[in-house]
Amino acid sequence: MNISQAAQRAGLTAKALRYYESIDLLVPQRNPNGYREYSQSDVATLQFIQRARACGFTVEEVRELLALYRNPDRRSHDAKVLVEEKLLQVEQQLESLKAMRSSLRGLAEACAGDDFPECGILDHLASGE
Amino acid sequence: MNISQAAQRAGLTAKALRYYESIDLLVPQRNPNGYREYSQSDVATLQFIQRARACGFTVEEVRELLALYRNPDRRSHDAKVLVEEKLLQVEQQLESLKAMRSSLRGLAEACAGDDFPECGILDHLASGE
DNA sequence: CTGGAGGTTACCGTAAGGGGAAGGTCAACA
DNA sequence: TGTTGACCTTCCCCTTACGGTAACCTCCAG
Repeated sequence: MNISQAAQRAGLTAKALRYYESIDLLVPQRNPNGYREYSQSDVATLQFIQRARACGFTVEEVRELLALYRNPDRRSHDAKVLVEEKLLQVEQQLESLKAMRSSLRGLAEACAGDDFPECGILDHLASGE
Repeated sequence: MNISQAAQRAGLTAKALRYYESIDLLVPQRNPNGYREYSQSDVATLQFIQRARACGFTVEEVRELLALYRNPDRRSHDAKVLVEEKLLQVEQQLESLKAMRSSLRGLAEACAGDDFPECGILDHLASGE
């Protein structure tokens, strides 16, 4: 099938598929007319990529996951390590975002949000509370 | 004071300060020898920038906040809108990360993490559960 | 006077594509 | 047969917020 249909079936964009080809993550066959031809197997791989990306893995990490997937001599330990590392990263980002949320809530509370110039947001940013 | 000291006092890097100058966010004076000369006021502005960045504002959003801060005719409403928009964005990112965390936990649970190739992580990524 | 710490500019690289131009291809329809 | 519109191709620039490095300049202490 052509690129747009493959992209749609994997929940990705045609642009992303071309990018994945450019970095040799997934290189489809070509038709005589030069069009990319995606097989069912290609689409399955693209879905794998999409799911892994949705879990927060970078494209290079997805490359590692795919290598494990394709390697019958793999140890599941290696995949689990990747997942647990990513889990730690995600949890750290969560903490960071929670801190931001807390700061932003504090700022919002400090400001009347009216037509006057007095503003606790700007005061807090200027003075550090 | 010189760039390194100003950066340290604001909790930033010299590289960041040069970047802020390059985008006209904060342009310090120059000494006759060509060195940047940061005033106390500059450092206060840099601290403002650092705090706003730590809250998740982009550099362009910081520029808007600084403009409000410097404008005596501002309405605090405008600052509050910026904060509340950012708060919404942060909350959306939080939800997104929580979904990732949930997915990653599910993957980790599905995998023994041993020396065998059988791996629920790779199975789940391949099949979509 | 010399060495080292710290300053300067300038250029390349990042992650993961998005946007858009210029042009080839295909299928349907008059 | 001609044409139109949808879809494909490659190519190149743009994004964020700096980090790294090179080549070179300046200042200060010993």
